Amino acid sequence: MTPPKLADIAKRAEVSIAAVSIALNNRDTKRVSEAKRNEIRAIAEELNYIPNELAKALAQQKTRLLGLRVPFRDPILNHFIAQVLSGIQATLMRRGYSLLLYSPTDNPGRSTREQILERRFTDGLIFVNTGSCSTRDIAERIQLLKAAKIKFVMINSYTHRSSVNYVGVDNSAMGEAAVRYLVQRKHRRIAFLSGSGKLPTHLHLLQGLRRGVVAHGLDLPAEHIGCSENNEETTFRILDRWFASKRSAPTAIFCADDQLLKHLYDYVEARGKRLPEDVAVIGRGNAGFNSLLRPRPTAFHLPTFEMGELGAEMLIDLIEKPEQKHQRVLLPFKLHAGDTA
Amino acid sequence: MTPPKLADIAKRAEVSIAAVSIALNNRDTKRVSEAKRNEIRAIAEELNYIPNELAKALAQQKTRLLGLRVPFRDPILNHFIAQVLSGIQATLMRRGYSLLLYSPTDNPGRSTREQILERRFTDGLIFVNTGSCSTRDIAERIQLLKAAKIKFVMINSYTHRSSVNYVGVDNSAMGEAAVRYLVQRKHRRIAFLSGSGKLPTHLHLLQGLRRGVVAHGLDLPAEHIGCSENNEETTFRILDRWFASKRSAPTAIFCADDQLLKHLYDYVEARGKRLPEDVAVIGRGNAGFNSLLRPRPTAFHLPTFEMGELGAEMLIDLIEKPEQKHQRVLLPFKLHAGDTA
DNA sequence: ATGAAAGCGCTAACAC
DNA sequence: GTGTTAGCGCTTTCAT
Repeated sequence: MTPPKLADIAKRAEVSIAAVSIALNNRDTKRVSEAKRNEIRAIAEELNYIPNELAKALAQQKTRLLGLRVPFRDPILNHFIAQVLSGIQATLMRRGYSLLLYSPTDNPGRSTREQILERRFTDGLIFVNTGSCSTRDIAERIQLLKAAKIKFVMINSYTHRSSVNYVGVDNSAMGEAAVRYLVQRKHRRIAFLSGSGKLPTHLHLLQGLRRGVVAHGLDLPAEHIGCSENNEETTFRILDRWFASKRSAPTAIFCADDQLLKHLYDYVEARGKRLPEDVAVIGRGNAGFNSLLRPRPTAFHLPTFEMGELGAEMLIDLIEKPEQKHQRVLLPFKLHAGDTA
Repeated sequence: MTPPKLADIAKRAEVSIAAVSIALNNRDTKRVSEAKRNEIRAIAEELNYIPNELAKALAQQKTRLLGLRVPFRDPILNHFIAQVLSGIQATLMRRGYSLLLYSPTDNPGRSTREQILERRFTDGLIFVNTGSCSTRDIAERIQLLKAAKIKFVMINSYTHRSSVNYVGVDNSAMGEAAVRYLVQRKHRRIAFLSGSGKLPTHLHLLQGLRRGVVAHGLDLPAEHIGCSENNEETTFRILDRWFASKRSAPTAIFCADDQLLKHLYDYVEARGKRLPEDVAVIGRGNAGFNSLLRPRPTAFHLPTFEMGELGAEMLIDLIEKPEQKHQRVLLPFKLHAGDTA
């Protein structure tokens, strides 16, 4: 008993397959007389007909599927991605699309080119750039996508200025704002705790921090820029180094993401330090995550959900509207005062 | 310039389309001579050929796509789902599948039947049951799936005993273990803070708790069973009621999930109580989540990742192995001692 | 070893 | 209004 198809309905209704297709797909059409339409619908209902989306997609050359390529790394699906994903999903539900998830297979058998292969299933691709995507990787990927004429949008952290759809936050402005906030509170030795130095995000934040300190006649010495590679042990080592000398120790730390913030909290707890008495901290990340920590972090909340929502929206526009042009959107961010700075 | 297809390669190589298909899909085949094989592969490479998965799927009647139906509710994609999703993805990567995400559209236009419609894109479906799926909903859904002969697996919280693939934890045993642990620590008035009373999980936990208290000659009065509907305000009201009378207030609370645990922590903070001095707490949920809270919760860590991994594995077996039979697996759980009980 | 041809289930252009 | 026909791009017998 294979599932019923258009032909089955057509036979029962004694009409052509085309008539059935039309009757089923168009609410009010003049192509098929009302009587037949009703009969066809009744039969379809009775047979429990469900259209084969695959065949439909092949014929129409579109699937209403969007692909999301996410790095499933260490905390595998982290807060950040989960939030973005939720935003994407919200848009997709509104606009009648579904989401196909890929993860990069580190499997050497599959070349980069083949990783994009799966796009044959999708009308477009969404990339969420996180810790594991260097500026270089991203540039390469864009090359490939453009060559293959694949529609895509990038969410978070992208540096190049070519014509790609992009949505993120102005990390540079954020870095600057962080310094401003801290300087106002009399901090003069500010350190930057980051994941990897290769990330676009890192670069932008750093750029902003530099602009900020310079504007206030301070500096950001190289030894106060720490890249932990998202490794707790490394983070501890960096912090120990910073606090080794009472004289040069930072009085405030700007922490690039949630994962690091957690490590920082663990460090503080382990070393018996207090926030913000011993060192002030400004975080950057997810609101939900931050709400769990005590003392409550003073932090920039990233508009993750909105990034997903808007990114998906942009991609769908690009797909559906032939002459839609590329957009680059930087969403606003806000500093939420907590108890750590 | 439409993307190259088999026909393009066939023309260039002066062979039939069938030959190209065979040459490209089978590493070492005798169906096509080695010379031709190499030539075909070279041309494919040169043309940057990428197979159209859609056409392939239509012809083979299989997509290597699995559908995941997740309730995108309040904390939209919550910790729990995110973890399960990671586990699923781990298996899929290993076995060469991809994941299609649906969310239930509350859109009245789409009937329940149509929500399953999209299965025409997938070889099977995974359901993760959380707060929004009542026992009743689940039973209905199973009916539909069976009628449509759709392969599926259910992850977490399912009560019925029919032949469905299922992976979860033994919530009943967990409830009992919670009581045992608390009684050992001299607690005699134990309360149960839960989300919704309609959930299979709730029922199983309650069942275990009841068995536990009875075994120790205690009881679990109705007024010490609180269903907060995952609403912070309701949670506060429940807790206020419990603590209104010094005499009857619970000395320990078993908290059914992370979300609630967070509310409980907020309550304790708001009312100036201390954990575990004023009340002991045992949680149940995600390890990562728990690690953020202070004091560290004593809690059962759910094997979320493993549930996803195993669930996906079971589904794929069901799809690929014709005579695979149904399985119902309950994963082991462990109580991690923290500072709250 | 190789190719022709018949699908897979549906859509859409065209003819009547 | 309704049916016919030609795809969509690939796989898979079945002849040769």
